[in-house]
Amino acid sequence: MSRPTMETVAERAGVSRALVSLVMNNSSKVSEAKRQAVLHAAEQLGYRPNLHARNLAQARTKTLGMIINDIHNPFFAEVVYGVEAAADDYGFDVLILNGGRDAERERRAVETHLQFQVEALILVGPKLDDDDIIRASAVVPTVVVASGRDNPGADTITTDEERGAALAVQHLVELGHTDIVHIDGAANISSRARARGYEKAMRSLGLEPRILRGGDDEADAEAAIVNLAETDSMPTAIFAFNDLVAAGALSTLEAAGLRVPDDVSVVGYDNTFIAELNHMSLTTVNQPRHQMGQLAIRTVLERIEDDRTEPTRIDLAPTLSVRRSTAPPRKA
Amino acid sequence: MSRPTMETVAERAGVSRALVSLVMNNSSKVSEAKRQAVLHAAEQLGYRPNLHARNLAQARTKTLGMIINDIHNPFFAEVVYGVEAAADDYGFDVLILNGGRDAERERRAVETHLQFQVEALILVGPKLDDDDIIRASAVVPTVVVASGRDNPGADTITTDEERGAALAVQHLVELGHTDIVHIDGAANISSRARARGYEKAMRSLGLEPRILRGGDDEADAEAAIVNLAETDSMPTAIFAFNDLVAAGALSTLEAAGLRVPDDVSVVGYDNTFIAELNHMSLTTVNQPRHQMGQLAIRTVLERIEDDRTEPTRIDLAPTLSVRRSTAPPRKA
DNA sequence: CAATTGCGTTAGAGCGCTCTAAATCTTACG
DNA sequence: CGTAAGATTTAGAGCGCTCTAACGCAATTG
Repeated sequence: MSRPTMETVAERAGVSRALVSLVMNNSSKVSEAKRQAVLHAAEQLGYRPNLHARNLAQARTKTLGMIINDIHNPFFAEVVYGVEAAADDYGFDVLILNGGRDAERERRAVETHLQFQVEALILVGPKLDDDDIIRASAVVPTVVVASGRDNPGADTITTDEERGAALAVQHLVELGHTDIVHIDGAANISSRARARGYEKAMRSLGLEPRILRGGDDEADAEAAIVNLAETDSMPTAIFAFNDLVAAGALSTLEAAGLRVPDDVSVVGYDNTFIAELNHMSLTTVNQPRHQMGQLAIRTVLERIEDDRTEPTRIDLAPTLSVRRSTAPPRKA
Repeated sequence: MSRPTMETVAERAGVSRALVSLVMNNSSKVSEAKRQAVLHAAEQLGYRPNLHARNLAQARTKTLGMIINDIHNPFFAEVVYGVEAAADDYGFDVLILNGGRDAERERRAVETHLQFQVEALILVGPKLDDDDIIRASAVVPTVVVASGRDNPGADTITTDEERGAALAVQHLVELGHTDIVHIDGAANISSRARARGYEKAMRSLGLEPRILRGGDDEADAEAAIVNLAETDSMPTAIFAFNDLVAAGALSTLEAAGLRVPDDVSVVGYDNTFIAELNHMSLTTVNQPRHQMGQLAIRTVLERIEDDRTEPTRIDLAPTLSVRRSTAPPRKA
């Protein structure tokens, strides 16, 4: 009743277990006749190699462990596709564990992956702190994707978020805007870099930056906008921390009777699915997520092969996706 | 340089390997002194049990294999959370593999999971055909989530999609609509059930159904709406196959100068993230995704424990989430 | 024709762990 | 103080696979 093993297949095919192993790893030094016999026996028995046994016997597992900050977030999904595509090329399996936006869960996920003897760890937008990352990368090569900060010990694949923010500002200025407000990401990891990029870009163009506290989702935008509408002055353009905040801005602005982009232009960040929706059509800063995923794999695997020890950092260039939420300011 | 094993820990702690094993599985029959000694040694060495070795030695792996149709789709993410929560309760690890909307990839994912000796397979919205599912469930208990059809050999957790469609119709009729068009999901698996539910509900209320061919995303809505606007007559309400199609309808309607919900009401299906966005605020049919995930685990694990052989099917009740895309029809 | 070569095949050890059965150590009791 | 019962601990086999070294055999060579 239990599953057939190599032994079973070997018997059936009238060969030794070792020979079956060779066939399963399609070694070139097996006669065609025996190969067929083995394959046939395996087929008949519904034989399936036991990965645990293999991984135990071999030094390596050809398996990678990936932890995603939150499967809910489609931003990460694209990275996953990149990772999978590249891992496929190298013949690695990728095990995915969900961090669930919780550092503690991520920590357990790391543990699980390590127990599975993964050959590398790919952390996508991790919540883990430096110590956790140091600890992990002491055990296994680790690469952090989409988290701008420096990750001691680990490789880092990210985009230049300061530059991304600058792109947004530049675009708005080119359209003729001069009064541009930034709603920031509050405590979010990426918030600082984006805000700094915005500020530098504004100043370098001789404009006065205005930063409002936002957050990382829709609701967080509301307070900021209401504040602009009621106590402060409404700018002609808003650069939001991310697409969600931008989406929140959109609806709050409309509720206040302002039209986008006629009265106010809005720019998001991340080029998520939301921005693409026709109904939203959000101009936003795009990160090459797929490529980031691919690079993560290449970087970390190359690290294994060449046993490089120094961590690498790759900063990719963000781009701007212009849609219909931005337009020249209304002529005064 | 290689990782410490039980042997290493045993030596360090001055006990036998078997004792270390007992401690690791926190057996009650270990003296406190030795337990501390072992724990301490393990800590010092950074010992981590090798899951492959354990899984090989034990009959079972305490691991579940989940395959998600598409990580992009936030609909599935919620199911994942339900699955994980329940699996956690039972002390199972869940390995996630991404199907990538491709039957072939899913087939390979099944293979990988089987090689990992998972104790059960959870297929979330699978693309696999009946034969694949039969084959898989012959090897390991399998549960299919969120795919309404009957899955021979496997347990099925789904919602009553006919009823979901009926809820949408009912809501619109209660608002006073009588001219309600359905844009269907074309080849999508769920399309038939939803269309049938719509049709039955309409007829039972004495209304004439009108079904247009749609698809499963935004772009697919456009042709249907344009058709309504140009050649056919525009209804007062539209029930779309899913939220994405509804989103497409929203923007195409607006482009045609029609206002939602003033001129036309729109209902979606799935209660995804999109529907929730303030700017969309889509009335939609909700499926208890989290609960579906939990039930999937319970069902399949209970199947393992009690070695039930007959597959079960659970049909949960959908609910309606009313938002701002629906309103009474404009008085003629 | 004996010796060499090389290909195809196999025996057997070992990967790190669990588990059963047996060994050892305590404790308690007559 | 001897011994049985109980509590701890350990030896050792075995999980299914890979891998090294060695084997048998046919083809090649001097």
